[in-house]
Amino acid sequence: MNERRGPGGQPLLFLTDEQLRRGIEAMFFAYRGFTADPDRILQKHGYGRAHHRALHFIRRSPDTTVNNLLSILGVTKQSLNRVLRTLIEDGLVEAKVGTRDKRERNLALTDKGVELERELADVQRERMRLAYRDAGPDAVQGFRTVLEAMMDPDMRRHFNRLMGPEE
Amino acid sequence: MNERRGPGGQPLLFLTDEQLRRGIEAMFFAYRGFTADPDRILQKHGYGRAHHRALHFIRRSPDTTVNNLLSILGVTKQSLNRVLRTLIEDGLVEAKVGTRDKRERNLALTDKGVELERELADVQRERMRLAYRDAGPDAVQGFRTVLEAMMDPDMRRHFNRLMGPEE
DNA sequence: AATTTTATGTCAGCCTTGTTGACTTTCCAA
DNA sequence: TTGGAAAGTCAACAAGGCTGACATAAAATT
Repeated sequence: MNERRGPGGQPLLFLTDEQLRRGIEAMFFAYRGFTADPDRILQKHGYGRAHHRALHFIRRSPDTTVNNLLSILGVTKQSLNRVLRTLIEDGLVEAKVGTRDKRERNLALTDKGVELERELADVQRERMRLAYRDAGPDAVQGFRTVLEAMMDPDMRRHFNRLMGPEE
Repeated sequence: MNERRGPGGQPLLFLTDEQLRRGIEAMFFAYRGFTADPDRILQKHGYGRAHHRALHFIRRSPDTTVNNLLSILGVTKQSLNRVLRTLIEDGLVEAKVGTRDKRERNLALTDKGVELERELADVQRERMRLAYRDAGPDAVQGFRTVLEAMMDPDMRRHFNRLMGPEE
């Protein structure tokens, strides 16, 4: 299938609305699976997904500022602030006053924060690892390619910026 | 890369935690893009994602029951009921008393409901279509394979059941 | 026929996590 | 040095999850 080729010699994709709809439903159901394991752990600690996201990206970019986190997460500062406050109160996140600019807060995980983040990341990575294993290497490549193409340009910029020099 | 093979002759995947973490972040950012376009339309009508999901799956399985919808959506009946009630009041969804079993309600979209659902589906499919086009046919196959592997078994059952006989 | 189970709807109340608006503190630049 | 921009905080509200309790009607079982 899909053997016909367009002017540039690239294979044309003849995707029916029905096939596209299945992709949409796949995203819906898969995202549920994607969040299911962390959600269970978070519930035991009395946290929600918003806390998970904060922990994830703080660990990912230590000493990041609140503003940077805001633009990654795409929520209002008031919304993020509430989550950050509880994480700071509970001793999972440390907010140090910025050195250059005292208005800024440099956010970092404490040992306790690292511990919870690792617990969450472990189960989520394991789910991802099993899915990758079942699907095989070629599928993994395609998976990431389509996901990246689905992002808004701003988000794609964040996504690529988060990638370190490794790989 | 990944040329080594395991006992069964299958290529082994050597995925670092870092690579898995990127898959996780790709899911996060891509899901934002996935919902961005419908969210804008929904807001104009005063609805949220919950309404979108209900419209989508009612259109997908016309004359479905409330119970079936509940198990697909994975929310409580109280939560779904609130959404359904507004959709019925606004004349987008029709709930007919079941024929065989009068306890059941058969849910269907009205013309007005079909119209909104189509508007939502159009923009979401367009995003999906462009992503597929950019990524190419092989990537599309891999994308769907990984997503399916990521689902919980219950959700995968729903996912496959929703597929009609076509394709 | 009486009882139990099932499907659905509803009310009340709670929680998380989004939102806007108003405010303070800090910094920087005109 | 002063006015505006940026960072953060507080208050209040809304959407949409949740639980629990209860009502009704229909079906299934005894």
